[in-house]
Amino acid sequence: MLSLSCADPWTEGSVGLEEKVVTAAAQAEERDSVNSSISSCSNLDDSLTSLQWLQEFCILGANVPQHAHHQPHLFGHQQIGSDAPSSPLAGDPASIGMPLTPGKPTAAAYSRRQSLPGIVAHGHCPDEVDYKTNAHIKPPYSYATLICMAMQASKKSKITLSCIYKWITDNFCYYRHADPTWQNSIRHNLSLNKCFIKVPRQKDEPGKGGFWKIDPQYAERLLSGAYKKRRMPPVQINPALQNRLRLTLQPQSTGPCSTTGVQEGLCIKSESQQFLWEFEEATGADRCWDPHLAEGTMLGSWPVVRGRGGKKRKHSLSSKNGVTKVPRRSSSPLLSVDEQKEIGPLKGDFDWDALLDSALSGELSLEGGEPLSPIIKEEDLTVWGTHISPIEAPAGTADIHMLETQRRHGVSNFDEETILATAFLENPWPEEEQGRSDFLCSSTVNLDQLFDLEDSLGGDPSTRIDTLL
DNA sequence: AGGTGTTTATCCGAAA
DNA sequence: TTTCGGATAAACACCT
Repeated sequence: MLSLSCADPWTEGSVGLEEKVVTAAAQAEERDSVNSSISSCSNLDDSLTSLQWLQEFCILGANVPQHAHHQPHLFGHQQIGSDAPSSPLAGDPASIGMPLTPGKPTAAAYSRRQSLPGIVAHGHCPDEVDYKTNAHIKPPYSYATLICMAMQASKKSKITLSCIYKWITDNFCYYRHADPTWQNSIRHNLSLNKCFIKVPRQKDEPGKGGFWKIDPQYAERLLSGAYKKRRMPPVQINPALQNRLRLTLQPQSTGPCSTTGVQEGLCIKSESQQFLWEFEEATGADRCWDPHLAEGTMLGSWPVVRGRGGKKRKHSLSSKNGVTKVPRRSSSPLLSVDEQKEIGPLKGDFDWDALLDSALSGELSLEGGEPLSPIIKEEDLTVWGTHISPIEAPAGTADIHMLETQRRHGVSNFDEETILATAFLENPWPEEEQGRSDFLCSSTVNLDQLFDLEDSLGGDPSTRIDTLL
């Protein structure tokens, strides 16, 4: 989220924007060097520029740069070998006093709203979860999303299956400990999902298997709108906030990108964002994931075996029969020498430049430089039954910005997973924000309803211009 | 042998 | 209630 891209709203509280920008600027130098080094690693044809949208979209996420500062290894600073494929558990808290057989992945368990006991009470959300070190919680991303994330992180036109494995295991501790059957699911997804196409390995190219990339034609299909949407769950917005929203979302100009500085900033990246959202729609990413669901697994226990999955045709290797299966480490052993080389860029880097530019250009504030946060600070917000306290408002403003962006581009159904992925990609491991991200748990709002609300409050529908299609 | 890729089958939850 | 999509499981073939 641009409005928060240069500072951490949780930790900085009322720190002025200028100060935040300075912080971001201080990181720019390091960032630039990182980007250049990573770019130099990418020799392959970059014809799959369609992946660029994913990178660009990433800047949309929430609170970031500070985390990038503290976790520079992720998505950009991590170098080949530095992630210790030979010692994948090094520094991995999950490896200490943790069972190595966490059970089978149960992503769906986290993406099913109905199985979220106690989540609201605790108010945790994925933004609080350090997926890189927390082996307890399965990332709430669909396999397709994970694959795309890996592809995006690689910044290459094509990547190998092992690279996808590597990226996932490097960035999601859960998969380092989980039953390796998730890899089967990855392969299954690649083969089955039409969005992914296989690029055969050249005769002179060593290594196993081929490469994978996103089907370019898929993008065309997206642009034609030939994708399905799912209905989003209802949202409850505090009437007090409605009044605020009416003021906030009130169009100040007829042009989609000619309003406030904040809105301008949002428009800059709108196309790539829209593309990703549409991609998520078409890939069927789990847009119904409820951030609260993660909380159910944050209570300290491994995901409950759902008894899901196909009927066993053969003896199962799972622990259902009481036999624990030592998970295989899916790091370096999966990679050939050349693939190890490919892995480097998989750590990825993100468009901090654009991020910073947005900040420096004053897009992070409303007209007059007034931070948007006070607009909501005084009010309460209830989303999905979760109360959002005023102290959490700063992040809420970020989401309001995002919502506004969505509104401007005619995105009626907000893809929650995309939001989460966005937040993750930008702020993958917000360790320092533990306990302060409650708002994000409740920030996924049904845009249709939100905008309907706006309409009912007098908002100008003419601003709902789809600038992309 | 083990990784890769494809295919089939099934279950489950959410959306329609 | 039906449909759909994601996840899981497994069999099988191919390749290195």
